[in-house]
Amino acid sequence: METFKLFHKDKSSKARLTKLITPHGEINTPIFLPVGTQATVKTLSTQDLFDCGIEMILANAYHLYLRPGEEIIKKARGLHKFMSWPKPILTDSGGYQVLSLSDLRKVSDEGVKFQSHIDGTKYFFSPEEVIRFQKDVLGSDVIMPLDECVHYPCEKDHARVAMKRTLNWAYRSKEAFSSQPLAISHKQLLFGIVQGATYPDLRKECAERLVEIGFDGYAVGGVSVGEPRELMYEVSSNVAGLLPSDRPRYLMGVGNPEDLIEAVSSGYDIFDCVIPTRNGRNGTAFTYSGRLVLRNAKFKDDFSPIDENCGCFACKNYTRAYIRHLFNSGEILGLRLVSVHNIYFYNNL
RNA sequence: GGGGACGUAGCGUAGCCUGGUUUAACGCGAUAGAUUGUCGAUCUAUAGACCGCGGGUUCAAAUCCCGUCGUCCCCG
Repeated sequence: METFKLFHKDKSSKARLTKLITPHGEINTPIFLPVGTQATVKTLSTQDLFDCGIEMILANAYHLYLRPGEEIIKKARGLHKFMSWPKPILTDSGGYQVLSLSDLRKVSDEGVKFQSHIDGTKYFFSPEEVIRFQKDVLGSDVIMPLDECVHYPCEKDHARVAMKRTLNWAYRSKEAFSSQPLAISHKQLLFGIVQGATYPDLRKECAERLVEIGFDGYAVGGVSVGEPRELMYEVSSNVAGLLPSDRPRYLMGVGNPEDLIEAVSSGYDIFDCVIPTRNGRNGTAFTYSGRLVLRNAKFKDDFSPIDENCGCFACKNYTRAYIRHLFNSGEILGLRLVSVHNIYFYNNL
């Protein structure tokens, strides 16, 4: 069964329009996935997401493995039912947490030994276990294998080891994915993740080997981890050129509105990023004429909406002055309204 | 009528006893930035007090002394 259709290519850039078919429906790309790490896009309900036009979200296997854990999600009959989200879900493996929670873990070729950031309990993640959890327990539409993501800057030797390990894990993930029975009638998708830090030869080797193994889509990880913006553009643009055009391309963890435009022009189709929701909770709104830090005093008596031309729930009903007041008072509605606006903006973009 | 405590940025306090590295410190608040596979988090800056007021002692006073105003408490 074909899970991907490329139906239009831009003439002046590498941008394209595609369709991805998942167990919970088709999505059109380019697409932005709001981040719902712990089975919730923070502050937003399923209905809020529908109202923003969201077709797919991201959740995180590592976080959900720790809490609420396998048993509860199984009883709920999968992540979609548990969180009442009927559309596609992509789950991240926890590879990024290997990086972001690095003082609690030890990485080896076998997998990752780590302590829960919640209660200190010791766990071991193997690539196989991570696939099983996403495929059979969560019932993810798009599954990401365990990978090893490194910080910038990173010595080449270290970057090479992490890349080789990511490849090894990718191979084992594919094996595990293919040998286990399908949990859902439609085909769940498994993506490969290109690592290799900022080294073109490492990135190239990783991409080529992943393509040999064969995945339903290809992600580029290990970007926006502290490197200068221009370098991120260079790396991601180069890697996009190494990936097959008949598969979706996913740039993980990116980014700002400008980053997305740049990446779409380079041929990427799928994105996720905490920026719209995180900044939403911190009072920063995105508009086509720039960012607004709604906490700023200049908005205290500005009774216009965040963006006059925006059709989101927040802009249709509330003013900048009111939202500033909410932030100023620590009221939770503010977090939600700006999150709604930013998600709507990103989806529109 | 008698006795006592306290007045230091918008708010809450430290420093006073034992005067001098104090350009008066800290927390909250304010103002402005950061935030890229999550963060109701955190970080970074900036502004803001001539130490209630007046006088005195001293080379030197937020600090010691006198007076005064204000706030609070206790006794009658």
